[in-house]
Amino acid sequence: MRQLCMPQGLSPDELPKLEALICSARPVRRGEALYRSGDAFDNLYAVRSGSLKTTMAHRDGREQVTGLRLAGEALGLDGISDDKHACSATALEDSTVCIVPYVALKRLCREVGSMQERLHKLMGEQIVREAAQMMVLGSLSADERVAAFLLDVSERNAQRGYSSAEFNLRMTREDMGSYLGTTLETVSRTLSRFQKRGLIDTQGKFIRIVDLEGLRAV
Amino acid sequence: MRQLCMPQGLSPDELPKLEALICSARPVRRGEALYRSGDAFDNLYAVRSGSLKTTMAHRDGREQVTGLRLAGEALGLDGISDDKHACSATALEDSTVCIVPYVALKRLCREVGSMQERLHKLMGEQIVREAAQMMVLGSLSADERVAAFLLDVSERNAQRGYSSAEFNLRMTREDMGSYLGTTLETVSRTLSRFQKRGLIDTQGKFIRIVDLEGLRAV
DNA sequence: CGGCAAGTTGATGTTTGTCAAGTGGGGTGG
DNA sequence: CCACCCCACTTGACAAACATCAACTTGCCG
Repeated sequence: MRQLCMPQGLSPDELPKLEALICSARPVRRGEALYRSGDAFDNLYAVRSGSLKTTMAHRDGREQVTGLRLAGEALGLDGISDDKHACSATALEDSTVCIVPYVALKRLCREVGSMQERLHKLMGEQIVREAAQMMVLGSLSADERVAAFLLDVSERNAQRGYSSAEFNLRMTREDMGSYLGTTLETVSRTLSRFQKRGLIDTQGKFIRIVDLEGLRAV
Repeated sequence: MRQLCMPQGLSPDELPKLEALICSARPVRRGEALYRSGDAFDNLYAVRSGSLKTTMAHRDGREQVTGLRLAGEALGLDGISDDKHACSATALEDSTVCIVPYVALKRLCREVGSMQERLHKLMGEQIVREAAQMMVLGSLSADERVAAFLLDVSERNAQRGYSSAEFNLRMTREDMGSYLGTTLETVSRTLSRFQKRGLIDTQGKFIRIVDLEGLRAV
């Protein structure tokens, strides 16, 4: 039940309607693109297992990671505005996603108020999350950015019933740097320093938060 | 007609329905807050005249400008996810906004497909715009950020039928710096340098773009 | 188990932030 | 309507944070 796509906040009688909508699941292998910038937009997705990153490219070719999606989170909203995707979505590990056809979802939202509510909140959440990330990029120091990122992932893990204290971050240091508007070296150094200060415990992609309050205070 | 709130892309027979929805307009004076972070979310807004900035505050008090809204643009979507606003909206000059009650709009969206489509696109556009701004903040140099900002405002002016070549930017240098993740001094220096290079012509808040291609090439 | 991508760490350079001083313009009150 | 005052803006000198370049190590994937 926890694993269900686009979950949370639907009353029991509406679940079947949503389930009928989800035609299929799709596996996406590590490094593979679920969709690319410019692709036609037909579906929203929910991460069923694994994790993906979203990236956006500047015209000169520079790419930036604009988001990280963990299991249970929604994906693909960047396609709604223009009928084609503005971002690319790439699997960070072998993953599976549920496919939610957008036209059908729209129809359902017109029939069922709580579905409409749910979709609106989903979009609203992404708007707020991105605004918060703009804050991170615009106002925080490198240390603060890394700390904020770890706390964000930790909290999202907790929300989905996983451990908030330790997790595998499948992004590379370069991905993290890109997402945080800094370089892979700075991320690496910062994590090392956090470890020396006893805030975290890192072993490559595995991260354990040792001193939560300390991290918050960075 | 151009001035109508939440315009563009509605068929003639739907306009009256939307107009019935817009209960009222509201003046907001320069420096006054239309809403503040934490305020209950009841309405969306459309800027009828003037301009506003949206800001978000970190817990330690640091504030960052997260958006600029010009006449014709929508405002308030940051409240949908949590039933209270995540950002504050402050008028940059004496302005007026149209008030669109959200509950009523939701109902209308369930009745009229094109209204639903319009609202979705509005939210989708903001998602994409914010992602693009994350790119700006994360990947571009100070010069590139300022250039990108000027081009963005120019383009938005053009879209709404105003001059893309010259405009009054009612933000202060500090607001611009905050929005661009830099300082007011850097913004000021950059604008001066652009002027010396013959890219723009600035006189305080008035800006004229002299060499569009040059700006794009920064 | 071998090879290569990812990660770590150090030395150095550049961009941008910070502090400071001075100028200018617009709004308010006389 | 004018003048004053304050806030915004400009510009310079200096400092710090972070990027860049480089060499080396680790560990993961095939």
